[in-house]
This record gives sequence, structure tokens and C-alpha cells, in this order.
Amino acid sequence: MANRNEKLRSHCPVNFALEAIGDRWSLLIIRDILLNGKQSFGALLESDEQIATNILSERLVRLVEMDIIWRQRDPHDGRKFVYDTTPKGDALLGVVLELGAWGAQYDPQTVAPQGTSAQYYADRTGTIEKARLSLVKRRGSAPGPIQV
Amino acid sequence: MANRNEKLRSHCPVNFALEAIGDRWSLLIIRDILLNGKQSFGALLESDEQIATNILSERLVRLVEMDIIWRQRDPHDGRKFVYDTTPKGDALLGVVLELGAWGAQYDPQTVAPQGTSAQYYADRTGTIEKARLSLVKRRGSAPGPIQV
DNA sequence: CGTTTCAGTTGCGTTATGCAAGTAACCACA
DNA sequence: TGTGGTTACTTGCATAACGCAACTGAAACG
Repeated sequence: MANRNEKLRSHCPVNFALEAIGDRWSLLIIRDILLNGKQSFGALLESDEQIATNILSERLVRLVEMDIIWRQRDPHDGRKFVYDTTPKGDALLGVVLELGAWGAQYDPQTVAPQGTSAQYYADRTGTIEKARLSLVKRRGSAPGPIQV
Repeated sequence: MANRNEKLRSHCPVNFALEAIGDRWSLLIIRDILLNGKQSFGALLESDEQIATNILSERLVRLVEMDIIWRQRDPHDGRKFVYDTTPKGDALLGVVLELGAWGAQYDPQTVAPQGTSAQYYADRTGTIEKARLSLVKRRGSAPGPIQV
């Protein structure tokens, strides 16, 4: 699991990244925020992978602590929080897309997730720049789901 | 952990990749084979992250089962095996480099791992193509460590 | 032929994950 | 204003994964 303050096994940059987000759930949460526009606990719960509430809760705390996402109260509903990626979280887009490209290539039963176009996974060439532009556009305008 | 034959949580390509290699060790092993030219059990054991023998053993079996790496007896030493990536494993290079780029950017204490040039992590632009060329060159010639 | 190297395996304690159930704060409506 | 539903959690407990240390069997070395 992504550890918090314990000493790292090494300072190889690949290892640093894996200790931060190299567990089974963190990158799925980041995928949902970056690509599927999910920004609340409830929305993140509804993904196909069926994350448990306690795990989602703990991961969100960790990701906030690591400054990969941040949260604020929903101004329109006092029960809810709004979660969104920080620039450090946005910088994981390349990782998510590379994983997606590999998965799409080697999973014989691959499907594009709901609300996400298969073209973002189909080929790697140009994909990262393309999605990054979507993200810039999103950041530049009012916050909300991006339709990729 | 990367599971084997149990049913996947979903067929989202990102999830498929995470279920295959989304644990704390698999991508470090792939990093060592792809970037650091390590090809034996003993060499893989010596990395800074100090993987345990039982975990390395199990991960190598899994990676072979998934056709991400393959192994053969060392023709020069009957005790040893030679491990190397398959094309499916080579295709994870982009994932490794994206993780490395992110880690190098956000780990204040980052270091380039032994035998690996920092330039491969320092910036993402062109990095993937560059390393891929190294890999193609390596595959084209006799198998052996690549010095990146 | 004894010693060392190599690639593991085994045993066992610790940590992480996953499921089900429960809770406090808040909102929507009568 | 109170009642029921929603949201974002927390708790308890079982199971699975991880990690350390010690051990093994086959091959190489001297």
C-alpha cells in the first residue's frame, strides 16, 4: 500500500511513485476524477470496480495528505464534499493513460469505461497531449466533468 | 495484488493493467529488467528496495504466467535462469517512464537509480520514444543489459 | 569431495483488504 | 417541526497479502 510518512524503500523515482499511488485503488480514484469527472464520495463509490467505503475513505485521506487531491465542502449541499485533483494529481494523467493503453492492447475483453471514449486508450501516439489539452481546457473554465 | 485467474473487477483497461501489475513490486522488477539490464534472480534481489526472496519468486512466476516476462536456463550456468521481458512486458516501458517522470518531479529527495541516467526521468518530452529506441536496438542485437 | 553459490521454499507473525453493519450530520418535504 | 432518505463516513471482524528469517536441493568451484 501507499505508505505515508514511513521511510521510503529507495528514492528511485519509479519507486517513489509506486509507494505513493502503487496500490490497487489510488489510480482508479484518480482515473475517475481525471477522466470521468467524479468529484464526490458517492460518485466515486459507484464505479464498476466496487470499492468498499472504508477503503475509499482511507484512500481519499491519503491522497489529500499527499497533495494529489484536495477537498472542500460542497457549497450547495452541506453533507457533501467536492474532491478534485491538484496539479500534482493532474500530473498522473500520463501514468493513467499509459496503463489504459497497455490494458486496452492486452485485455482481450477490454471495454471503454462509461463516459470515456475508447480513442484515449486505443493508441498511445498523441494520446497524452490530447488528454492534457482537455484537462487544461477544463481547468481554464468552470470546474466540472470532462467528457473524453 | 495482481491476481491470476480470478474474475476481474472490471474490464476498464486501466483496471486490467492495475490488476496485472498494480502491486508494489511487479513494476520494480520490470523496471530492473527494462532499464537496469537485470536478468537473474540474484541480480533482481540486489535492488535498493530489498525485495524478499519469496515475494520475488512469486512475482516472477506470475509475470511469466501473464506472458510479461519469460525465463530460460542460463546456458553457461545450470543453476541460473535468465529472465527477460516479452513484447507485452516491453510495452510497459511507457508506464515505467511516466511513473519515473512523476516521481522525479515530486520526490524532493529523488535520485537516479544506479546505472540509469537521470535524463530518462527528468522530462517526459521525447522520453518514451528515446527509451523505446534503446529497447529496439537491444532487441535487434544480442540480448544483454542496456545502459540508459 | 567439501564448500559456496544460486534459486528458490517453508513457517509464522504483521499488515492490508474486504464485507456488513452502524452512525452523525444534513437535506427535502409535509 | 418532525420524519424519512441521503451522504460520508466509522467500526468490527474475517480473509488475503506481505515480510522476515531460516532452511533446502541442485549445480559449480577449488
